[in-house]
Amino acid sequence: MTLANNVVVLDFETTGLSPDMGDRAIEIGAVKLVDGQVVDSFQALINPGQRVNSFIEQYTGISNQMLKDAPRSNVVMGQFTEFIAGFNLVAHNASFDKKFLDAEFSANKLSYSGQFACSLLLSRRISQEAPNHKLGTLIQHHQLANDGVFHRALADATMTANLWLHQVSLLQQRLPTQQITLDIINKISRLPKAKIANFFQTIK
DNA sequence: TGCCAGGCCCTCTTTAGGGCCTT
Repeated sequence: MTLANNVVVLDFETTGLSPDMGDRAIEIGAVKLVDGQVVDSFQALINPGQRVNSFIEQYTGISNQMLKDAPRSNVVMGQFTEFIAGFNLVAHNASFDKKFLDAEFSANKLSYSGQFACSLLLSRRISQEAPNHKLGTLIQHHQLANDGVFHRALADATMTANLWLHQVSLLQQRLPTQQITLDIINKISRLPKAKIANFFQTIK
């Protein structure tokens, strides 16, 4: 059983939306949570071996000049393997970050054993009052700390970690006698919305 | 050659379409 406040929260910046279409990671950021406290962080630019288009340069603030002398994926992912060893993983829209993590790990013959959880799927279940479920909107909606930096990997991972811990505390309030585990969160994240209220009644 | 993401989720659904999220 893994408690939900012992995880690594990660975020990728990439050249585009799809590794299957040749897109690559250009930055990874992550924070390690132990007992709900940030105990370590990871940030690295990654030279993707291809030019980044102007949209991505503008969107992330990461320029081709910045990536020119950055380490390659094999170096960064090797270090990141050690960073996440023994931890489960959280990301906002985790399916996106998981497919890039899997692609970069596969390209470098690396592997990991942690399971993923998704703050976006959870938000759609437990924060249905939010105007939408974009990371920036949810940070504002829940009045969570941020440094005003968006679309950089460590800043987004840190904001996602703040959101995640807030979500865990919301769940703990609704389920005061339950230990909030990753398994419970992943179960909630897959429930049809119509069954959410009933779930909280029966499990409490 | 020319095309180009994809998983989740809702609904005017399941013989489908379209919005939401991520870069």
